[in-house]
Amino acid sequence: MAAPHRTRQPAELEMIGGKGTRQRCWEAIRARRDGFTLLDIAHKAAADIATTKTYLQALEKGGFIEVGNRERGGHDEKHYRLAKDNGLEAPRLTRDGQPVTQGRAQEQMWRTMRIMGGDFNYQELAALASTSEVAVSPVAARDYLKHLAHAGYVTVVAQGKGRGAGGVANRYRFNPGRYSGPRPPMVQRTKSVYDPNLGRVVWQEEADHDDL
DNA sequence: TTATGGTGCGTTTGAGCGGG
DNA sequence: CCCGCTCAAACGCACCATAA
Repeated sequence: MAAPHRTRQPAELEMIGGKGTRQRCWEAIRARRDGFTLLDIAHKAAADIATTKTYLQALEKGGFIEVGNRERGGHDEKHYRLAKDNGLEAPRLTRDGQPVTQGRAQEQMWRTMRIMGGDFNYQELAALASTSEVAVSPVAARDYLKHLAHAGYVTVVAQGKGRGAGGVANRYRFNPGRYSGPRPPMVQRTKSVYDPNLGRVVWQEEADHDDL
């Protein structure tokens, strides 16, 4: 918005209302599915022109939008229209229009934990969250659980008693009351946990000031 | 000792932005 | 309009601590 961001910023600063730039663009597109231009979307989504253009290119290559008639006159402004409505969530695409697999692991773990209900360790979570398309590694599950436990999304039911040959891993349990939405909480580089559903940082390394 | 869990660091990939 | 650079998040590996 008013911030003259020249490059990428941490998630909590880049997200506006918990929505990324592409999400806002996608919503603007769906609002004007009949016909829209680059500037139209960029203005409505409060996004940078170049960034909007990049996403429109990806959407076009992915077949989500189509180029319609050009603007009358000498302007080179393209008129797009929505070709494939993928729902509320903005399609995550690479620059070539290919679907993005990154981030799916956490999304699947987040969803799996909410469904399973009982207690589990990281290996069980990794196995259950893995699909034929996206495999969730035990390491990823372990790391994700650690941060979710700090943020209070999961509770340690049984501490990892014993290390060694007969070691038992920590057993966690998901707190249903902490389910904030479909978007999985993300672990930021600063070792803090940001919840895109709530649109704010829910845990930081030192201060645990916030409590439901 | 060895094996296993936990924690930290490095690499890879995607997203934003500017220039040609 | 297309290509490249930069930065942050996700993924993965390596090291450390500890119990059998």
